[in-house]
Amino acid sequence: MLQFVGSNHHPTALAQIDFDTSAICQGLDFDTASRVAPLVSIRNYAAKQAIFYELDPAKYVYEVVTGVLTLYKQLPDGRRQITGFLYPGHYLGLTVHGHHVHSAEALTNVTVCRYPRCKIEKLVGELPALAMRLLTLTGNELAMAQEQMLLLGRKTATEKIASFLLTMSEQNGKRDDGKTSLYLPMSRVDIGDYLGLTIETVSRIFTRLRKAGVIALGQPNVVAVNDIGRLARLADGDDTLFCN
Amino acid sequence: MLQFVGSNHHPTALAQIDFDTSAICQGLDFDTASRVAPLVSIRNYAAKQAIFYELDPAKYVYEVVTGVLTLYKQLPDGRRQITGFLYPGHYLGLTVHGHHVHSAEALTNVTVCRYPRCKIEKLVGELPALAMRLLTLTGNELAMAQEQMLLLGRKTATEKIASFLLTMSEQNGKRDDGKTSLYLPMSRVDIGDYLGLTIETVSRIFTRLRKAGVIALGQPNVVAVNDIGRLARLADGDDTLFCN
DNA sequence: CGGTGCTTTGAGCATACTCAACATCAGTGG
DNA sequence: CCACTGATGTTGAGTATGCTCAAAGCACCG
Repeated sequence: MLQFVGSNHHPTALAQIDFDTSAICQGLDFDTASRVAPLVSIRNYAAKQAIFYELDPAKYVYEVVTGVLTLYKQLPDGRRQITGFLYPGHYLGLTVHGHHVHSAEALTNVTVCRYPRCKIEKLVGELPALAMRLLTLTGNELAMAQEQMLLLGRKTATEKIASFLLTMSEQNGKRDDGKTSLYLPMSRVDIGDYLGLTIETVSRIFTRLRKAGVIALGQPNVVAVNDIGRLARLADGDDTLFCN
Repeated sequence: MLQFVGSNHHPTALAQIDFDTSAICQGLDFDTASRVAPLVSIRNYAAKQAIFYELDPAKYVYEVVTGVLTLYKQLPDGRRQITGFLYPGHYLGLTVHGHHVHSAEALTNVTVCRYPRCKIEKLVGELPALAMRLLTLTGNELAMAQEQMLLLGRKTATEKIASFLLTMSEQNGKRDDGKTSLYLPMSRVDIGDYLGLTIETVSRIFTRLRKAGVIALGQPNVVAVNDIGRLARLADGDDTLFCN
């Protein structure tokens, strides 16, 4: 783990960053990581604060350290599609011709690492390991985007919600006493905008899943998954909620 | 332009490849391109032939030379989502953990360049310019995927068709006598599977656009765009077909 | 001709949306 | 302490967009 604690470039904040597990530096050898690390600066954003907007010129590449943020696109009349919820370890700052292709907003309070884009690009030209790393990360994002395209284009509302809960429980679920418990930092509006549904539909499907015993709902933001197998079958259309 | 004609590695086929305009090599300096070019081999596929399937172990990276191919994902019950139509100059072969994340099929007869994945990966580690190039290409694919997520999740059927025709006419339209003429190599089924619609809906919207004078239809595969401004307004929901 | 494959059109229906009311909760201030 | 407010979520009734099922049109081809 790289430690820049006390470095005059970055007085204190860096102490909290584990470059071994950071999105961009993970798996990089020490020499490569030590070229990247000094570029970093830390930024904090309060929940609901914008980090950048679609079409803005992109000066930085970011990576989530703590908290969750939302990437989204909008139509002129305000309809919104969330393209991703980003948890710690993800990087962001995709551009085409130097401009952001989506907006980014803090969902919870977040801490991000920020790297000047021009310097990262220069380093990519010098450090093949960094280039490889970014290529892998971007490829993973693309694979997720394509999975989401299948969801948005071809799945029913129930399948969408089941898929969403399944993915979230795989990535962020806490397993205690044999069941998986989930904290969802996003509102129903956000879930709807992520899955291509309205809030009412999201709410109704949650209720149906609860009544079918597949999940249990505490506070609106807490979901307990009782039957993850059933959820997996529902996600792919191998099962329907109405058969009981 | 690199010429390997007569090279003992690649007897004849390479004569037809312009490495300056190839997806992977475009913009690369001569030295870099000349490291990449010898890896290539040419493959031909007849229309409807599979190139690879989702979850197959990925041995190659491909790039389209002539023809059009489709990338798609499927649900267990056969529902299909086309994630992209790839025209010459695009590369394909996205993987996660060494496996393809979607299936690829020839839409028309196609010629592709094929590079052994392991060798390309090795070269990426040695040639920063190549890494940068692949990063740009993958980033562009990701940007397109996110635009498609907005379309699939939030646009109406009319907006989807209008957006599709607009994109196709920008990328593949021929302008003669002030109007744009389009050849669509894909069937209505393919268009439906790309836009998250059924063939019937696709057909109905085409008819409506024709009756509104926005487009003209000759053979099913030929579309003439009469009013590209209207199409652009329809694509973003700034206009409706019913207001006349 | 009578096939087959693709597209278009029609009629009826279902899924998910719209609009509306109500519930719940946290924060605020009288 | 409790009424008031605003934000978020749930539930209900009715509707519309896009789907299903069915038939007909049309080209290409043996």
